[in-house]
Amino acid sequence: MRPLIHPSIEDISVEGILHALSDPVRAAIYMELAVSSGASTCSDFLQIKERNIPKSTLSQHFRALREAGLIRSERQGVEMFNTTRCSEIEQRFPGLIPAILKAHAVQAAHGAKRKRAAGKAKAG
Amino acid sequence: MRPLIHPSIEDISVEGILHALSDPVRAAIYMELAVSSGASTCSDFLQIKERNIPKSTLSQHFRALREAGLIRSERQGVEMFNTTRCSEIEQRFPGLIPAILKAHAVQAAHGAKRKRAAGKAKAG
DNA sequence: TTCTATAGTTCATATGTTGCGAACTATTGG
DNA sequence: CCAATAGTTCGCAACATATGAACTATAGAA
Repeated sequence: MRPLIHPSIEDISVEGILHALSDPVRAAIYMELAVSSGASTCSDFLQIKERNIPKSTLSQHFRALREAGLIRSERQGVEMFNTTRCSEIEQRFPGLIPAILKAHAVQAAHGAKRKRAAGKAKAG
Repeated sequence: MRPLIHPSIEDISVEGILHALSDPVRAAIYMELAVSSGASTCSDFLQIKERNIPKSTLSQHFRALREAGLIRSERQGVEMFNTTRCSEIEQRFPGLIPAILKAHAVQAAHGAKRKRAAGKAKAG
């Protein structure tokens, strides 16, 4: 089993970060990791955004986030603990991650608003 | 020939923006458009980042940027004029585009530094 | 050690996306 | 109408992604 790859901070690229976070599932995972104080395992995300994600797919998504330099994964016994590398990335690309997280929050808020409006329209 | 599609501002998604800008060529195009005051045609980018991009590929890249909501394209005679939709996006996702542009700038500066260091190492 | 359970990874493959040359469309000016 | 210029679309090869099946790694029990 190949060892986990964590790029060094200067090998992290903007394109890599944007690509990793341009997938809705990965963005959701990353947001949860960024918000939650502690570390989270892979399996914590088998359900995300009202969808079931197969384990193999999740594993690939975690690999993508890891190799983009967004998260750090460490084995602890039988599970894998994942944490963000937010503060490192903040050093290299100040403001980038916060801006993306904020934009996602704006979009989620706006999406909820539209959903309510659509429901009202249907009901009324 | 199908008409050009420009999503309305509320249909622009974070994922779409990140995906569009996660490609190095598109990111370079967008940066030039953002920096240049006026509008630019497609063909202004046949050479970018020391690479020749085929016209058909460029056309696809412009379409990707357009349909992600990042640029507006308008026909003027035989050419196409492209402008960014920065200010609109700034309304919907404040700070997102500036943060990405800044991160790209940081990366370009850092890349140049590493290149010089590599050159020195080879020379010395 | 061997057996079992759990958490993730890797493989094979089907499906989706991208890059680019060739052929095409749209516009302008003889 | 013809030619030139600027972009677009088509078709296909190359690359990427999602997922079930098979596998590896670790812990605990017997």
